Amino acid sequence: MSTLTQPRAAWRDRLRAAGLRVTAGRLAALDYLDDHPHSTAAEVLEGVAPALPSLSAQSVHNIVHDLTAVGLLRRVDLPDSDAARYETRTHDNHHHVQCVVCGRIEDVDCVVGHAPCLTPSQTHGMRILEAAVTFRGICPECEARTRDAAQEG
Amino acid sequence: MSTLTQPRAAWRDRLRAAGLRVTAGRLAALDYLDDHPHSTAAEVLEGVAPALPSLSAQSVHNIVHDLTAVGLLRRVDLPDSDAARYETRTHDNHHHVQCVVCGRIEDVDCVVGHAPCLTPSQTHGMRILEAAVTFRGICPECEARTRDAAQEG
DNA sequence: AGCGCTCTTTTGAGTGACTCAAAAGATCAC
DNA sequence: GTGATCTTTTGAGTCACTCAAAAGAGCGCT
Ligand SMILES: [Mn+2]
Ligand SMILES: [Mn+2]
Ligand SMILES: [Zn+2]
Ligand SMILES: [Zn+2]
Repeated sequence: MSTLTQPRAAWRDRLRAAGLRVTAGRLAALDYLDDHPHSTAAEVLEGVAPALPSLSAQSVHNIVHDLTAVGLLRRVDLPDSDAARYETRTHDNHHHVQCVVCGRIEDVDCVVGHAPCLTPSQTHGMRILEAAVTFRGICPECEARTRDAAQEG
Repeated sequence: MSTLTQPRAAWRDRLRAAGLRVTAGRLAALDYLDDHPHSTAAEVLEGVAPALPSLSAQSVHNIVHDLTAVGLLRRVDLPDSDAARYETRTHDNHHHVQCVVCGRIEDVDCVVGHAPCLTPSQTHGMRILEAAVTFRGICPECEARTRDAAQEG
């Protein structure tokens, strides 16, 4: 029932290409994150638990760390988030919108090339490598809920 | 020796205006953060300790939390940072550059109004409130150090 | 297919930022 | 000054994450 953009065979190849061994935990984590982007380590653990009950929390931390190091995963740090999040969509430097009410997170494509994001007004002499942009807002559902609550009040 | 942009009397007024009581801990934290922007709660504690040895870590957390809630402080969450940082420069929605090597943090003014920062390509229906932009790069000092090390190697 | 080196996972313990709650203390309106 | 209320302190606890050593699995090789 899952809609995986990357079949398992592809993950196997990419793991090997990165010099990493193919393990059940790594494949399960990649599958899960491909289907559930922006998940925390704890959510990955919970998500793969039915299929891989023996996988430990420590292993999930090892896995997301190692896969991020070789570029198979990307780590996303959002404000007001206690835990780091991970996704399989890497190397496109896309950004994120987050609803301040319900926490819903969505991707935002970066205007690549002529990037306003990559041209700060003052760089303090720093050579800029990348820009992490997090938009904070209110999603339609939460806005509607807020409106309804206001009308009753 | 400190170069405070806000004299103590001004902080007293702003605390009162916000409905908060004027306490030694709050004034000390505001003074320190005015002089040392982007400090963590632990750094604030260490910084005010000489003048206020009795102030507890818990109090510093209470203080930065409460002052952020009323807008006297702004909380800054940066990637790869274990602790939240705080600053007195609020309500101008400025951004930050961070050196990935030494961690040095500098302010970057936002191009207010015609903000590329505030106009994501896809909003997923969300009403955008603000954009948090963190530029990651290498500062001149770290770049020079890296170059020197490469020449020796 | 089986062996064995090496990498990975598990197990166990620990750190550090932050939170919650109740008691002691300070602020400020009166 | 006095008292109600807000703050700070004290004490304990949570949670993400880290470190390290032992157990286990992957895979190159024969
Ligand atoms: Mn994403
Ligand atoms: Mn700043
Ligand atoms: Zn929402
Ligand atoms: Zn630097």
